[in-house]
Amino acid sequence: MRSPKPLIASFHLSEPGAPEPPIHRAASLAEEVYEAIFARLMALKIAPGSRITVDNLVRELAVSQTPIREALGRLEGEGLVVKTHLVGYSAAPQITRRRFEELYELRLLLEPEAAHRAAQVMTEAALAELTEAAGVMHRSGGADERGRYSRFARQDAVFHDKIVAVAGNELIRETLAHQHTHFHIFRLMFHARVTEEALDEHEAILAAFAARDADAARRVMRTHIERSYARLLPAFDS
Amino acid sequence: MRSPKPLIASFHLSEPGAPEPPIHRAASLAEEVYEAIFARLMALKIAPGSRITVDNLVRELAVSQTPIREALGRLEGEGLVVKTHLVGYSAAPQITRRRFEELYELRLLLEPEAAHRAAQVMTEAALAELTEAAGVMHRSGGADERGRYSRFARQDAVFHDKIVAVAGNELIRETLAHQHTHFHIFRLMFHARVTEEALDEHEAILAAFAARDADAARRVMRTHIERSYARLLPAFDS
DNA sequence: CTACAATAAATCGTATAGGATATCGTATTG
DNA sequence: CAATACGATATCCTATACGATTTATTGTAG
Repeated sequence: MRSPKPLIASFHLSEPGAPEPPIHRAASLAEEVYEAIFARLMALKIAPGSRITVDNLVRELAVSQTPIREALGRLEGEGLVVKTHLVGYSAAPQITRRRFEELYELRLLLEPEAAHRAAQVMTEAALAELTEAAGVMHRSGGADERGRYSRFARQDAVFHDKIVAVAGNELIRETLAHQHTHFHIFRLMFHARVTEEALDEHEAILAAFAARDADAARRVMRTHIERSYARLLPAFDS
Repeated sequence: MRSPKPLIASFHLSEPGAPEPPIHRAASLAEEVYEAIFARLMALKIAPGSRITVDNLVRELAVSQTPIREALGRLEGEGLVVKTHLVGYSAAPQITRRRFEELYELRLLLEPEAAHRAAQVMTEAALAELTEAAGVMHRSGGADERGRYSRFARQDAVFHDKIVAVAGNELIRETLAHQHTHFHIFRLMFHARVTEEALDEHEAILAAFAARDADAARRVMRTHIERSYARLLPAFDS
């Protein structure tokens, strides 16, 4: 990474002759740094467990240490990086098998109920959005393998998120979304090319919503998560 | 608060004549600052929604700005403080009624199942610990009202936490513990003196565990949470 | 007496410098 | 040849100074 392109070209010059409204830069530098590091984590540009030196970030992002430390602290609070005293920051380690099982146990407790509730309050507009999010349209978009999986990962995330959003409990939604960031990194390590089956199951969920069948929605969501678990479990046999 | 007692008396003197092993200070300053602010939040010394100026913390804790910013960032990542650009940090606002309902919905989905599972794997030692945590012994310790409630709040927290710990899912445990910090602040705002009923319900849960009756444990835990919800809900009618 | 504007204070955001510690490489000795 | 000790480098941790922005206060005009 030899691209020292600064986030903001020149920060401290505010010429009175140039009345540029600084409205477009409402976010603080620390926030931009946060997003930059978050993106690198999600794209696996920073491997799980590897060190994160603030000095490198200073050079790469062209900002001083303070906002970087602040952003790193926030990421630590969210569990994405860990800090060892007098050693430094590092990306959170890869998810363990035990943690993986716990995550699916949690999902199994929350998401089927969310689907049940969502089916009861599903509107026509929400259903259309959900169908759009499921991406059943451009299913056979013949891109390369990696690109296809990348798109599926994004679709899968928003699909499940939207269901929980329709169900209405924002707290549960945040909880699952937060866990999903960890899960995403794990899943990216293996190019699990099991998208076809998952897409079928997504359609089954949609069908239950379309029929406003709450019990079926809960049941098929449970099956979907259980199968997802089974599909991903072999990844630990490496 | 005019007590500028420093966290660490003198940080930068390491006399070669005094071979004090610096092992006891394994935690970084930022971590100590984190705990200090966390404690103030929990004790309501910083009211929800009120401003938190780093300058005050610099004076009160006798440390520089950098570790304070780092700790504040971490607290932000955990949702306990919020940051507004060019305005500063402030304690997270009081929980809304909607959020309160969502929290109990989440607890209702997780804790009864945890109790069900816990009853199946309950050991004699764990049951003893749980009974100790429930504090049925010194129930009528005739302290003042506030002191009694403070003790109940702590007991209630560890009681529920231990049950989930026995159940074995560490992720669910962390999720609930995290939410409990928010909940604790809310509950502290009202000196809900409904401890007697809750203690009765705790004993009912214990009885189910003692009988290793998993279905009863789930049922009575559900009842406990539902009643807790009903007890606290009037707080929003202020 | 109220509303608006300008000034002053407070606070955040940023940058830079220096001290302390862990890690890694190298040399020396058993 | 292996193991240990020493030293250099890299990095974190802390402290301080300065600039930019927001907010509060005060004075003046209507």
